[in-house]
Amino acid sequence: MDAQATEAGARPRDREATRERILQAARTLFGEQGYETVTVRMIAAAADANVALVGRYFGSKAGLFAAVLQGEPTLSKLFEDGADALPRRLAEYAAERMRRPPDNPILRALERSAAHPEVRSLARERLITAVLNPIAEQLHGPDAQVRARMATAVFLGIGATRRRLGPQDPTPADVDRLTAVFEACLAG
Amino acid sequence: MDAQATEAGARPRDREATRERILQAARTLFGEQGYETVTVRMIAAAADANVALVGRYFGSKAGLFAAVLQGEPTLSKLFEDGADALPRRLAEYAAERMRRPPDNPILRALERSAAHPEVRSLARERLITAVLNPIAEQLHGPDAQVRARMATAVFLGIGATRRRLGPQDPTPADVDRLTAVFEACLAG
DNA sequence: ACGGCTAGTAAACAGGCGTATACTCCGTTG
DNA sequence: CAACGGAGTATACGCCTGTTTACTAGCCGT
Repeated sequence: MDAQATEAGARPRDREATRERILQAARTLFGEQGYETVTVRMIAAAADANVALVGRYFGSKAGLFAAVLQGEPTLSKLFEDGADALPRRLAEYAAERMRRPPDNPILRALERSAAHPEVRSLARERLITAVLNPIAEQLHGPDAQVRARMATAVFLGIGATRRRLGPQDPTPADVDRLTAVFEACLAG
Repeated sequence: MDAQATEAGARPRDREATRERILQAARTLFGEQGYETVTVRMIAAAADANVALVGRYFGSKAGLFAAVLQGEPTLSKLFEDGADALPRRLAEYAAERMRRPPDNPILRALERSAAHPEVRSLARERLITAVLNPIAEQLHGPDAQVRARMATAVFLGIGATRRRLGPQDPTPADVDRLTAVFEACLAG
């Protein structure tokens, strides 16, 4: 009945592998449920590891969250093909976010506001570097920051709505609408 | 040092007045900080009342939250002047939400996702009846629900962004942009 | 084969939470 | 004037949180 007994045999001792299991479990759970809701005990159970190891390997719950954020890739694929079709690419991504949570937990975690100030600043910084700034860099003309911010708002809002009202399958017309929305956001 | 000593003299015993103080304190705190972050002890302290009275008058923390939601007016002013200028009115309201939180705590509370399932459903229902449906009712043509949902998403996103990145003074150009955004959302 | 390093464990800690209970004290009424 | 009902109080309960401590036990170099 102990932590290791869920799998048949005992696991070999492997600091790095255990650390990785915890990190992966945290990735999934934080992404699904946000920072506050998830407890370190839930993470430890999902990782099939002991609670104390979370503290040992990541210092604290917030440290673990930071490690999760740091390990996540950015959305760079959305931005590497130039600014012309950017609204369309954003719209396609956003449409996918109407249907289901991101595979990439970064946005899942960032979607949920973290009340803890420490985590709030982490999430804030990550939102800026991973979403806001990449969009702003694609823009020309004045107010690039403001326009990027509005597009970011739509991103956050789509996720927030899906979480509150449930997923929704976007039609092709919805993608067109979203494209127009992002064009309106980003228009100089 | 007891609860009543913060004001100079003793307060007359008044069930209704105390209930109202608690309700008002909850309104403010829930609006500012969301459901989970606020504790019943914080509310009781702000209302200058005893913790147990929260339970006595509202049954539970969730019951108090429900009472707060129920007492809040809807956004009906936004919708009573017909659908023509609806995008513009929504844009002006959203622009105000870029600058500062709503005076009306209903959206402030709804902006924050409540992890507690009980409160989640309360917030969900309120979002539908107070925002989504009034918008949908103004729309003609197919997909009214979907289009209203997209506008709702922008609403939520604006608030989420302000909370994460701080307030921002919208320029007239921003209001125009937001108008275009809502037009794109609501376009049949 | 056997210490020693260390991954992993179990348990407890301190504190906060929502809630419930037993009580005091005041205003009103018979 | 005495007694009763109820507003308000103080406190404890049980639970759960993140974190830490003391311990066990397996791997590895010698």
